[in-house]
Amino acid sequence: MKSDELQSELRARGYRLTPQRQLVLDAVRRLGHSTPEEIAAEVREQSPAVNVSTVYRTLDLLEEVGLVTHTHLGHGAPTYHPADESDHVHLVCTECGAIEAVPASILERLTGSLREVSGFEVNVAHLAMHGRCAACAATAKSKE
Amino acid sequence: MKSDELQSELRARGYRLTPQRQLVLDAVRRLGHSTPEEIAAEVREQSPAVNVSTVYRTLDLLEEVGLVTHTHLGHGAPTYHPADESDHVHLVCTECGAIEAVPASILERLTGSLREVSGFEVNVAHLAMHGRCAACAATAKSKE
DNA sequence: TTTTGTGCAAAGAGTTTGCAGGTTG
DNA sequence: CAACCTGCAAACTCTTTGCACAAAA
Repeated sequence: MKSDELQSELRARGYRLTPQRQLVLDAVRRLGHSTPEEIAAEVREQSPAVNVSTVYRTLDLLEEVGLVTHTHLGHGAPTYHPADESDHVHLVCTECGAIEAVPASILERLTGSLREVSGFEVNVAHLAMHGRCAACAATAKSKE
Repeated sequence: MKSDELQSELRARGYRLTPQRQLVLDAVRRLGHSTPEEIAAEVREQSPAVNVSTVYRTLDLLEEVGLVTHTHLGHGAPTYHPADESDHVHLVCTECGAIEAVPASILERLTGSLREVSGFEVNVAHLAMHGRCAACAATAKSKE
């Protein structure tokens, strides 16, 4: 599950293994959830010359190859994370910005019915649900 | 449901009713689903001097006031629509870009369990689910 | 007539692209 | 050594902001 996996995934599709690609994948795994800028910063700790554009290109590539995924938690930059860590869904509070994670299993029924109704296959890893967290919902209610 | 509604919603919070605000709201209602640029273009049909920044400021305001909502269907600009048209959820195909709408009622069970589990109140109008549409899923399967 | 809103222009985030030179297989 | 990848700088898209003037209440 180190270089070897990356190498084979890349080679299988005619891509090359470069130090930059390895560094980006390692950074995504180390950081868990992170934006392209954060990943670039992390990579530069070890290899200062690596450019942001390489990070962007590499993230696209790693996503295509299936090793990472991204989601949009806020208004700004997207968040990347390892593809195998996608067993949870993010709840983003529009009011206070809090982010909580709930097991992806909570979506099973929904994804099932979407598949039945329209054949659509939801990409759960990409899903972020926006709304009001318990605390902000309570505050809002007490103001009414 | 015309000027009057807008006026009272605005006045109630200390905001003023201006022709620009009326035009933006009308445009959102006329267009159904549209980006800030599209809305600006529509508004300029009737009042060419209106600036994009006014459109942005007005959309924020209308959203705060509860007359419009937005969601992110693609990678680019967000999509705004009238708040009362929010009884559907968007399914966005990552592969071919197709967008389909399914009734929000399909989410009832999910939103219910989220409320129970963590007290989180999902904003259904803001929700877009990404994945593979039936056609693209079929194509992908046949290639394996 | 005070406060709020608008237009304009410039700046700011986030991302993409063209190209020359470097690296991988 | 041929195809591919990277760094750099510039360009691009979308959005925000500062400010002087205009309009609403």
